[in-house]
Amino acid sequence: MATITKKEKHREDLKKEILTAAKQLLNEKGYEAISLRAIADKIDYSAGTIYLYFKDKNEIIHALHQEGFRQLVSHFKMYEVIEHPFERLKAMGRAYIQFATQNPDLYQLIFVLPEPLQHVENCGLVDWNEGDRAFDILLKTVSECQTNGYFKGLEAERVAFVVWSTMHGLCTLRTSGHLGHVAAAKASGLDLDTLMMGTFEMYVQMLERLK
Amino acid sequence: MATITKKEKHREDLKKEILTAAKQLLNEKGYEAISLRAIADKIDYSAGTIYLYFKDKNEIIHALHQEGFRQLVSHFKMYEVIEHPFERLKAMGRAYIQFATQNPDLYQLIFVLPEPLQHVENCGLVDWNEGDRAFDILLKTVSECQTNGYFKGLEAERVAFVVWSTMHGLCTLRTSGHLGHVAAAKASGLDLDTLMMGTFEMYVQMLERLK
Amino acid sequence: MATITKKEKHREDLKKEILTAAKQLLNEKGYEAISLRAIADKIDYSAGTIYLYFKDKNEIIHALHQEGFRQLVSHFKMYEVIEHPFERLKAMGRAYIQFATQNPDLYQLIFVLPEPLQHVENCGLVDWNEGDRAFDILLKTVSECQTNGYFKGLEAERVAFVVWSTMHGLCTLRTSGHLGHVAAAKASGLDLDTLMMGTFEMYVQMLERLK
Amino acid sequence: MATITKKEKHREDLKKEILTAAKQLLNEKGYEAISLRAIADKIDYSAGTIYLYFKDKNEIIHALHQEGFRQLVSHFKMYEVIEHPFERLKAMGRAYIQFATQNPDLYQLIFVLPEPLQHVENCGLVDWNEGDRAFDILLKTVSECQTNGYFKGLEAERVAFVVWSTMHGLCTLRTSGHLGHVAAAKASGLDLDTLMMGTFEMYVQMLERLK
DNA sequence: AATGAATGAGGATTCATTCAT
DNA sequence: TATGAATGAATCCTCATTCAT
Repeated sequence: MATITKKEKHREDLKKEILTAAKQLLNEKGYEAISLRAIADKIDYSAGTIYLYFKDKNEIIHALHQEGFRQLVSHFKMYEVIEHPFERLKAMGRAYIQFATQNPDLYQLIFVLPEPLQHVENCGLVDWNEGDRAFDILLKTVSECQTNGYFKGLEAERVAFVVWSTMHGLCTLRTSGHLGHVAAAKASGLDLDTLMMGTFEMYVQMLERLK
Repeated sequence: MATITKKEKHREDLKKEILTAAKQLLNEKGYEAISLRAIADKIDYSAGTIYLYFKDKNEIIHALHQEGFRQLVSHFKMYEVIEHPFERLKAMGRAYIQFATQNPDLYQLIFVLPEPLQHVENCGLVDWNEGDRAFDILLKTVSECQTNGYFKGLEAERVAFVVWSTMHGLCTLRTSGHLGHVAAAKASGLDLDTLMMGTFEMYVQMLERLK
Repeated sequence: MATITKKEKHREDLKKEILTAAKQLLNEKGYEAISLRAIADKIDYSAGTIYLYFKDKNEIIHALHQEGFRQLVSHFKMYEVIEHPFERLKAMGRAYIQFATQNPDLYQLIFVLPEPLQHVENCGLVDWNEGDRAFDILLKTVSECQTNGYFKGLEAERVAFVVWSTMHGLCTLRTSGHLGHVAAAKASGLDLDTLMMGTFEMYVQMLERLK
Repeated sequence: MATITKKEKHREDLKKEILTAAKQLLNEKGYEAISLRAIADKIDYSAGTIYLYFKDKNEIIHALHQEGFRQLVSHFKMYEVIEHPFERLKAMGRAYIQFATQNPDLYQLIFVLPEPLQHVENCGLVDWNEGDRAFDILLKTVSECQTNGYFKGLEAERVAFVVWSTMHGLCTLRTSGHLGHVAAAKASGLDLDTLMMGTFEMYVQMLERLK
């Protein structure tokens, strides 16, 4: 590795500080609240300074994007040790929901909002490795499930897509409030997270039956 | 009674023009791009004029919202005649995907973005009847499927939530570009809509096995 | 007198309606709330129609101005019958306060805001007859007081100016909230109108001593 | 400590420039004419720049408000040294008139318009100490007059209110033009300020008689 | 006589970005 | 490297006024 000079050290530190501030804004007040001025206020630097570390506001969003994926994958990785693939699948499902529920705005940033993704494509960036890896982990798990007799006769990749879709749909309907709206008229009495988890558990049952 | 004067005609026309312009902006540049100025530019009127037809920007968004639901439900209704409930479920699934794919931003407006929903809730508006009705149709279909032996031993409401989640997830991952991103690395060769429909068909198979 | 045709009758009626609406807005929401649109809404005519009856918004304000004075004078006139001039002066003082307190925004329109007065001057209008008459009534009363031994050796006109100033000052400090602000720290416990009337009564004593 | 960098200097300068511009607008065209745009035009800066120096339009008004009081009180203070309380009262009366006449719109801002006062109350600001202090000085002077035999048997606080009301009424009728309007028909020949001062002097006589 | 449609200028405020220092 | 000053375009919204019909 190349040695890192003090300057570069500082450079990295400040970049991190900027991103941390941006993340805080995202978590506390949502995507719209991420403004350069707000970031600058948080880190006690001037707004102009940020441009010394990031070309653009886009670049900051992009960095959050990458970091979000990294977080998600690391959230997953700990479950890779679970031996039984279907158990692993279940655990990862719960982890996915947990991640999306605990970081709704970050989740939205990486999986819902079009701007960050467009920026990636406009600039021909390839940071999606992380995103792809997350899917790979899922795909591998599904495949192993099949070796154990699950999802017989179904194409692994498609099963993975279906599973991802369901989880993604459940999470976004939950956090956007749409699930709540419909549920208000129906499964009254249950709090929303209970409803969501109950729905998830039933989904697991459904998948299990496909043995 | 039923006669509409020229003036009323014009009035309705301009309202429609405004909504059409708003929809175009939505489709072309996304929700954020809907500004009264931009609408005014598109329809070659001054910004103030819009206030003669809509009280608020909110009211415009709300109108799009309502229209979106109306379209969706009318899209569904034609399939209600299908006698066999599972066949009906399949048809409705395809219709849902079609709707979401053909009107991605309208779909986003009604099912993804939180603002319009919040506005509905803040103002105590009740246009969501349409939204709830869509879910009711789904729920009823699921129930009838159960009468025919499908989804044995599973609670209808939760099955409906799962189905909705999967469809919603599939559609939003597709239109936001995230599905495409992952697929690019994988099921290459297939165009995205083919992939999505294939995935959907496999989902149908999965559901069918739960008999 | 010239006969008044139906048309002219209608014309007068509508003018009155417009002014009534304007007055209502003034009373209910203050000077700023007087907008042509709001007036038009109230009288169920279009905004443009108002321009058939008044050249300007200014002209409407001006009419309110005149009417305000007329009201004030008529409020006074009833006390002209009181024989004893000092008693009459007291009664008129109370009436003045009552008028200003009960119609704070109208009072402001005629005695505080500069726009209406400027309009009068800009256009060389002479509607101030009414205003002058109000002062004349006061002046005459002061003169008669002097005949009865009050305000000995003081010039009547100046006494009248002083009395008017005190009444005007008391009323405006009261309705603008400034009296309240200062009183809050001082004569606590008393409600403001009681304080104002008490102050007035003491002022009467002061004047009486000048015999 | 006491050193002020160039930048701070500039900062203070621009703040002053902004306030000066606001004051000019106030003087030339009245309170309503104070708009950020107009200020920006006057100082040859963009509208947004103002927000670097003041949080709000309210804050600008508030600053004018404070400055007005500061001026008024400092205008008073110099007369506190006058030993004889009634002489002091007279001097302060003249000073009050002078202040109100020379800064009519500033006077209006602090003592006539309700908005600035409301803003103070809404925000729980305490700049009114100055305003209260001004009244306290008056009250104290009246009390001391009583010790010297003036205003016998009258409650000091009410006398102070009466005196304030008279001065306030005189000043506002003068600067709003209403005094002039009435005087035009009467004490013709006299210029307005002479009339006003003459009236004031007579008021002093009146008060003196209350010994 | 009356209207409804339309406008243009104006209001406060926010924000990403640039640039001289 | 860092800044603070500044901008200009953008946001929604309101209002007095005009004019063809």
